[in-house]
Parts: sequence; C-alpha cells; structure tokens
Amino acid sequence: MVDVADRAGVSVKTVSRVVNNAPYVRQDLVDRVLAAVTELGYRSNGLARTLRSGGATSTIGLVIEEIGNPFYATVAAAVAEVASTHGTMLLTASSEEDPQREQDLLLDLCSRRVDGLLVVPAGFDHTFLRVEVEMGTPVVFLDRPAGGLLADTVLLDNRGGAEAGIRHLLARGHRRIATLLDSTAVYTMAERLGGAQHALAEAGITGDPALIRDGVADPDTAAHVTADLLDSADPPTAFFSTNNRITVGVVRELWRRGSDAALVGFDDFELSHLMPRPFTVIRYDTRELGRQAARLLFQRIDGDDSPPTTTVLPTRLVERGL
Amino acid sequence: MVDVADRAGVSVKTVSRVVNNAPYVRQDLVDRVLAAVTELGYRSNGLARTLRSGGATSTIGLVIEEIGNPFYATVAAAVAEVASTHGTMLLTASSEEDPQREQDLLLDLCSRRVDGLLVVPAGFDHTFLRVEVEMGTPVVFLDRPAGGLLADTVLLDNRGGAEAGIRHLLARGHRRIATLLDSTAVYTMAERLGGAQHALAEAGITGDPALIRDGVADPDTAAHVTADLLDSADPPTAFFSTNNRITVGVVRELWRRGSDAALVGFDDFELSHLMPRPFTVIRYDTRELGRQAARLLFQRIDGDDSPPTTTVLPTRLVERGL
DNA sequence: TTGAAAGCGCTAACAG
DNA sequence: CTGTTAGCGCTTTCAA
Repeated sequence: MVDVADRAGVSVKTVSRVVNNAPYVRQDLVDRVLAAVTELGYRSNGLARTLRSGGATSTIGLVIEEIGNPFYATVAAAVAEVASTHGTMLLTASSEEDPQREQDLLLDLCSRRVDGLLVVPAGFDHTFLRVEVEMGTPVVFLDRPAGGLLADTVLLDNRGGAEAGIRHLLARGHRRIATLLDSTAVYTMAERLGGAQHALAEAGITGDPALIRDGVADPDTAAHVTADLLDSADPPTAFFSTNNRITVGVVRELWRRGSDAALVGFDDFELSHLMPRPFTVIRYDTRELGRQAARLLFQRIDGDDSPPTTTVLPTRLVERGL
Repeated sequence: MVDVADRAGVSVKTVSRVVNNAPYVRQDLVDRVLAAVTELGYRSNGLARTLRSGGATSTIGLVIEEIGNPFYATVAAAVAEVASTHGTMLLTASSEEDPQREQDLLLDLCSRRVDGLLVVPAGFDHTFLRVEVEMGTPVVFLDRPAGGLLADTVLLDNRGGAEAGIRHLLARGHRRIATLLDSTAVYTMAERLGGAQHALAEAGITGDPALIRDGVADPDTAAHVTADLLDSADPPTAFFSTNNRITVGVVRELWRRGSDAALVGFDDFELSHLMPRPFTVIRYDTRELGRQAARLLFQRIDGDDSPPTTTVLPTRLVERGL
C-alpha cells in the first residue's frame, strides 16, 4: 500500500479511500492510484482490514457431520445460497461424527473470527461455545439440538413424521410392522423410533422386540435384515425404514423377491418416479432446513437479540403404491 | 491478550508462547496464563496472527459453478477431505455460471489470503489471476481448462468417453444414433459432442443434423425430445445422452413407451441397480477429480514449482442391458 | 527462560 | 478533499 501511495504520489490513506470506493476523492488522484495499483499488481489485504476496522469478516462457519452425505451437501448448498445473498462466504468443515473434532473445528472457526456459526451437532456438550456466544458470535444448531447451551435450533419433525408413517400402515390394516434403524445413539433416529413406537402403542399394539432392528448402517445390511425378517416364522407385513440408505436396501430385497409387503420410508428420493416398486415416503425439505437456519443466523448477526427459538420443520407423508 | 498478560502477571509475549505451545516456558507461568485465559474467556485472533507472522491462513478457496448440483457437491466433498488432511479449511463459493461473479469471488478469496485456489471455470478469461499466481497463490483448474492462463488443470476424458460410448453402439449395429446435449457453449458438452461425432465419422457415418439435439437443459425437455425423435419419419435406434439429467428424461420416455431403443449415457447413477430399464453408462470418478486437483494444489502450496501439468482422468464404459 | 519494542497491512480519528 | 498519527491483535527480533 505504501508502494502504491509512493508511486501515485499520494498518502496511504488516499490509496485506502480509492481502494474502498470512498467518496470525495479527486478524479485525477483516483486515476493515478488505480494506475499504480495495476502497475504494481497491488491486492488489498482483507485480513488486515478486518483487524483494524473491527468489522465483520463476511464469513460464516458451517460444521456438519459428514461432507460426503447428500443430506449435508444439500444443507450446505442452501446455506451457501443464503450466505451469498448477504455477501458472505461460507467456511465448511466436517466433524466426521467426532465430538472432539467438532470442538476443535468450532474453536478454529471462532479464531478465524467468523460472523456466525451453523452447527449440526456431533457431540452432546456445547458449553464451550457459551463464551463465544456471550462475546457476540451467534450460533444456530441444525437437525439436532445443542448440548447444554441455549441457542437457536432448527429441527425436523422426526417424531410427527414417524407417527404419520406408522398410522398410515395401521390404517391399511397392518399389525406386524418392522422398524429398521441405524443407531439409537443418533438423535434423529431415536426420535423416529420413538414416534413409531408411540403410534404403535396408541393403537394398542405391544411392540414385538424382534420387529425392531437396530444397527442397520447401509443398504446391504438393510437388504439382509429385510430377508431375515421375511423368512422368520411370523414375518412382518409392513416395513418402516428410518432413513434413505435403509429404504434402498429394503426396496431392493422386496422387489427381488416380489414381496407385496408394505413400505414406508423416512426421506424421499430424487428419482422416486424411476423406482422399480412404489412405496410411501415421509418427505421433508432439506434445503429449507439449511435456509431457515441460515436466515436465523443472519438475523442474529444483524443484531436480533430476542430469546433463542426452536423451529420444527414439518414432514409430509407422500403416498405411493402399497 | 494484554488483559490476560496483566492478570497472569506476565508479558504478552509469554501469553503468546503459552497459547502457541511454545517450549521453554516455566510450568507455573503456563498455569497462570492458562488460568487467566479461562477466567477471561480469551480466544486468540487467528487473523492477527497470520497478518503479523505472514504465514499461511490454512484456508483454500473453491469456486464451483453451482453448489446445488450433486456433481459439484461431490467435488467439494473430495476437496474438503484432502484439505482436512492438510489441516486446512475450505472456503466454498458458487459462481452461478457468471464470469463476472466468478472473477469477483476469486479476487475476494485472494483478498482473504487463501493459500491456494481451486476453480471450475465459468468464464473464458482468467488472465486477471496471473498476478496472484506470480505472487505465489497457486491455482488449479478442474473439469474445464483455464482461459489465457498456464496453470495446473485436471480434466475428464470427455472425448474418449464419448467415443467409447458411440463405438459401443456402432458395434451393436446401430447406425442412426441421436445425440442429446445441454449446450455446446459448455466445454464438457462440446467435448462430448466432438467425441461422438468423431467416432461416427470414423465409422463412415455422415451425421444427420436432425439427430443432434441441442438445448436439452432438463429431464422433461429430454423426455420431450426423445418422444419427438422416436415419432419422426426415420427414428434413431439408439440414443447418446451427454449428461445425467438428460439420461433421466430419456430413460423415462423409453420406459414409458416400452421402446427397445439402445441408450448410452454420460455420467453414472447412484441408484443404477434400481433403474426400471438397464442402459449403458460412461462412468468416471467425480471424487477423484476433486481429490487429484486438491492434492496437486497442496503440492504447489508446499513449494512444488515444476511446470504446470494437465491431468486427464479416464472414463469407463459400464455395459448394462441393451 | 522472559520481556520490550517494532511492525504486519490496514483504517479510525482527527487535522489541515 | 487530503494527510498524519495511532493502533487493531498478534509475532518477530533482539536484548536481558
């Protein structure tokens, strides 16, 4: 900057003004500065600017669970869109489901002085963020609630969706309904299982433990478990799948053996109309999840200091076939 | 930092040492500083550190075309993975196919002093980046070549893939092959079309212009165009689709009318085994594209100053059905 | 092993 | 309209 100022025969402050399009600079000085800038290949240092001006970095941080997962990719895309509206860039990091890594990333992001934080929690204790929040860095939690921290949260109606799914099957006369889930340790899974069991209990059905299958981590396992259940002495007449990956496996197995068992799956499919066998899904708007959370965050960044809110996004049962 | 130093009764330099885990600090001073840090809720300012030390920001920038597109989401995921290996965070931005926006984003990223840049070019002139490259910010281009700038580039073998696809159809006796594409203005599309026409010409087939359909932007259009072609006086017996979205539309229409026309599509499908009708695809590794580009970038960041390279990633024909 | 002073690149607060 | 000075939060340099 000093070099540019020397070259243009002005003070650094004038260079600063020109670079920032400040008003009240004589045109000939502007021209001289701009000429010096291009001749010298000068590029302003945004870091130094924020340091001195104490202003916003125009950056927000997003910490998700697993960047490779389409669900999070969609959330990130929606967040990025809102951020771009606010002239803000997005710093994305993946916690890989590791609470320690989550904390490190979050603290790193704070050290980079992001204007706000969006978090899909992996850990269960976010008290370490209290300092940041008090110091003025807003935090919004997505998809899962925060641990030990009162903060804005945007969730899906996992319980309601699962209840609707089970009721749909009950209304069609099903009494033996199998529930396949990944892990009860994950908040969303626990909620969906809870909703399913609640709807079942409501109908006076005492759940058969053999019909609840935990640890179904991928489509292959789901297909296996489905086969196993169908081959049992008293097979289920309907399946409730608690996520996309599981649904893929169940559909595949059902289709393979031409079974007419009913299926309701949590999460919709993009190419649902190309599925070999129709099935009912519990749909929700992943983009909206990211969008709402991002909007909320920018409200906070813009100074809104009303009490933290919890938003629950609706799910919708989309009936297809059996 | 001054507050912490005062509180701990040490100099700011000692606080700095403790915060950065520097050696040769007496344990009791370390303890006192750490205590002051927690009591005061001190958080170091990474921006100020990089400013003074002149070191790396441990940040790289990624500019893609359209964050909502699964292709770019996958690229971003692969890049993020490599970056995390290098203790680096990823700043992602979407150019929305707008060259001006692309330039603004890239310059913004430079002003944020990223250690390197990964770009899926939207524009055709990247000479403005020459200054940055000379100043030591490495840039790697992905999926499409840079305009007017000699830089590392990682591409897909679009031509070779298309040629293989067409040859596959020719070997099965097809002579009337329709090619559906989005826009020839897009580098990858032009290359795929070029490859297809080359393979056709090689076989002595003078392309019928009516069989090349441009401007097929989405599945619905693709389905329409497919119907239109099949209903024509001299319909094609085979289809070559130049991307995923188009393939979806073609499959849908082919399946709907039970047509036995052959189909080869560029891009594979995640749920290909659940497609209602098998078809051959030209598969490539999107993750590898991001991974290789990111690895290359980090090599440059780590000081490799050998001449810029162009890497062409192979495609593979996966035969399925007709 | 610790600290004082200078300065990274920039802008706020004032003067002129 | 333009320039000077001080200082953002930190680390480098050098001295103790």
